[in-house]
Amino acid sequence: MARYNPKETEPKWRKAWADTDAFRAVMDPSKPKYYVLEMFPYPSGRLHMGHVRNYALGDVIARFKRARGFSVLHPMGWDAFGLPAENAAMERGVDPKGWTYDNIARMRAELKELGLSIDWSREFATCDVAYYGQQQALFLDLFARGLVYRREGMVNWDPVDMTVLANEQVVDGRGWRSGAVVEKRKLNQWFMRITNYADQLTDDLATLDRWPEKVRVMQENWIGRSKGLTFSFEFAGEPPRGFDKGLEVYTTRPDTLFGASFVAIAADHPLAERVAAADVAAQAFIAECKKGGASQAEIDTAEKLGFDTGIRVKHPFDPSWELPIWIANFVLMDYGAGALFGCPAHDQRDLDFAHKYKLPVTPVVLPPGEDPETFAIGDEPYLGPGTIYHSRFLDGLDIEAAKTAAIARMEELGQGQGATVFRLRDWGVARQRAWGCPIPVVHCDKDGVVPLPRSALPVALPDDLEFGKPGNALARHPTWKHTICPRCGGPATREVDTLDTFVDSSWYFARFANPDAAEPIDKQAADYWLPVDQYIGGIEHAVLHLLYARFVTKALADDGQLGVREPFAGLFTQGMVTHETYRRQSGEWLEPKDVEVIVEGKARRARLVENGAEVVIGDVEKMSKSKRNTVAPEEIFDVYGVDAARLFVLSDSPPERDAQWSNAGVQGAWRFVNRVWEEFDSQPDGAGSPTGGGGEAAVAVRRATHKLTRQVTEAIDTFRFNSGIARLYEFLNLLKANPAAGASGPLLAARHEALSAFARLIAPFTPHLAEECWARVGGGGMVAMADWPAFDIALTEDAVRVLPVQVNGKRRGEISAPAGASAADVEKIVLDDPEIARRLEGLTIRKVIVVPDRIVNIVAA
RNA sequence: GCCGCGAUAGCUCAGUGGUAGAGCGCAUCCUUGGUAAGGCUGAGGUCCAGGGUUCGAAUCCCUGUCGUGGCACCA
Repeated sequence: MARYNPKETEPKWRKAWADTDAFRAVMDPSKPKYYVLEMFPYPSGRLHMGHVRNYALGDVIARFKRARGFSVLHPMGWDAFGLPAENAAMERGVDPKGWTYDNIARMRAELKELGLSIDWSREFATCDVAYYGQQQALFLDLFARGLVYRREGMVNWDPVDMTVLANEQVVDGRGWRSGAVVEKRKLNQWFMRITNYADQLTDDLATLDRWPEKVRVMQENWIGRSKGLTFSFEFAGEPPRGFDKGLEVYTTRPDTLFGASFVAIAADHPLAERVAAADVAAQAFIAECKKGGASQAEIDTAEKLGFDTGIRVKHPFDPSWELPIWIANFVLMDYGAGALFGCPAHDQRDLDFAHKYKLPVTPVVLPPGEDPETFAIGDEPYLGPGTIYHSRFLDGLDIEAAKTAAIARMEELGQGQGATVFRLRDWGVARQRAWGCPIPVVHCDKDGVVPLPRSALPVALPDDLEFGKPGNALARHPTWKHTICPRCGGPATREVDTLDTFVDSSWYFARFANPDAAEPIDKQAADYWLPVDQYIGGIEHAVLHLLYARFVTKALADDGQLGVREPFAGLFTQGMVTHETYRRQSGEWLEPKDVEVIVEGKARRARLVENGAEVVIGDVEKMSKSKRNTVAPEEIFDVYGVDAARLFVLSDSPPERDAQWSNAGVQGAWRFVNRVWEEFDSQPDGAGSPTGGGGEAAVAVRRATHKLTRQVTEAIDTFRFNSGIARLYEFLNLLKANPAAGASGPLLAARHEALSAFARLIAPFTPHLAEECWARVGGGGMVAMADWPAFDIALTEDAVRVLPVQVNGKRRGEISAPAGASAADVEKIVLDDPEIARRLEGLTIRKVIVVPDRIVNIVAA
């Protein structure tokens, strides 16, 4: 009896897969296609457990779909541009390109060790000239369509990474990578017109029925579509210069127009600036507003402050009614019109403001059941439903009807119109960094900004960048930027900004359809493979990458380069890998491998392996270098094998939840691997003889096999991998209870069938072990190529059902009935049962409820 | 403030109207020529709390508590 030895077995099968080119994706029109993709990794140089989980999840799907007869595309690439390479260059004097490709080589080797069923022939890195040169072509196409533009604007400046960031990359006022407080700067910037697609990006979320609800909600919130009314106030008296058309405001509550008591404008509104030009006090107030911090804590605690400009406007529905214009610190210039009308009775901010400056509070929505004579607003505005009152022609309407009526009247008056406003801003895509895709334009003194012709592509990065000091090494390069203008032939300088790395990841999935194509996207191949049927990655990209990729897909579809309008038909967001944290008494973090955990009854304590010193067990947290609670995948592979590691990360929790890594857990998985092998190894060669005695056990094993096949199939289909694995564990226990030793012919035959199915069922999870097992039971070829086992649905259901019998909802006994027995038949069996009859003595039966094959309840009194 | 998610055995989690479950861990015992072990048996649950609907609620509804994610002076 040979012990299972992953160190020999696993490399052997990986070589067999590679030698036979087993996972090459083929466009086969006779088969349905399936494109499974995990978010491609940044080549940091080290594989971590999060990667193991991410790629193991995708591999389960890829192997399963292949066995189910799909033509599968499962590629891998590298999101290889970005700051870490530049930081390494600055800190260690290495070349970012060399550093990156070295990391890729190391991580590729580690990933290959995972035994993933990937078509490695399609591999590319975004820093390959062959890739970013094509991306430059796409940039020019989008530029030609007017979807890329350059303008001066306020941008987010990260002072540590020394680059501009997109709005999506600023979290709580800080840079998403550096954590530095972001400054506002006015710069000439490249933008992509994502706002052109704001409506589609919102509407099409409804078609993404295989996306998590949570992600769709997050994108919807981020885009922030709101429907309302834009209208202009006429000034009472002479309009200020430049405001002949009145003062424009935006509102989502036109139904509350008769509750207006003031108009407020942002401190940087043009009207505020005009007022300040002639008023020192206004100037001081505006300066005060601009000092306010942008962090959340400051915003939350900031008092509502205002400055009365003295200017008055007329109410749009009653020219005799005048409202004051205030400059207010809570009004944002870049949302809506940068101005609003305040209705204190039905808005918290407006109410706070009105209380502070003694402005009128007039309720115009009457809550149901309230008396219009006595209803009043205290410290809380009324935001609920009700009937409009105090509102002349809107009186008596509900809120929605009043909104419609107010918009209609405003449009009649020619003073405004229904409008849709978005929170989403255009995507700033230029970065002042050298390790990125150069923007293929030049600046010419005569012709201004000139896009390069396609024939001038690729614009390759120079190989001799100097990273000794901070800032953009590309701008510093002595010769690279000097070129000639393609239009006039005169001297010109290249754009030294590069593209946001999120541009790189916004179309890579389409490049995988044919990574060698002469054009950016091979339309025919993309039409076959796209959309990605199952995309898998972390939730942290819910609004960043996933929104940009959706936008670029739509833009390229409109340009005729893609045939789909959504890149990812199915999205799965997996949880993180976590681990307990450990610290010395002194507070210093400790690595798990230096700590020994001791279980004493229900209590656990820990000590240092080295000297037995007491260790404090902390919270379970995401594996991170800073907390030192990481476990290196290669060390686990070395001890337990790749399959055990894969099995454990897949079995521990549902894939969308966090998975807690523990040594005990991986040991459990490792034991399972060994027990599986023993079971196969103990089975004699051959298929067994179906004749002879001992039929009962054989039938039980057969039924269990078919039931298991059904359960595992359904579990994988619904992403409940952990529960599929739990069923495999249970089934192995059943096989052990019906061992090969001393088994009858029929049982051996049933066991053979069971093992043959079992080898294929574990293949998505533990592919190396599955190959070894498949070979042991004489399966033909490799299990990686084998068909998924079929199940006989009749065998998955028991012929005789045991039904519990309740009396008045309390369990009082059970009966046996044939599966599918009618309610009348079951009722007869129940009433004939002496035990049940005893329970019913002295009671009158009111009703008998029979749920076929499930349960019986007798209502009696 | 707005929109979500979660709470079931010591741990990680299934179960979503119908008999409370799995894996790991734990305990007892057996084996010690599968030995960085293997096996038998077992203990362990107020299904977060309260109310409602129902013949019947862990499951559906309401309220609350705790934990957690996203958005947010967004008009």
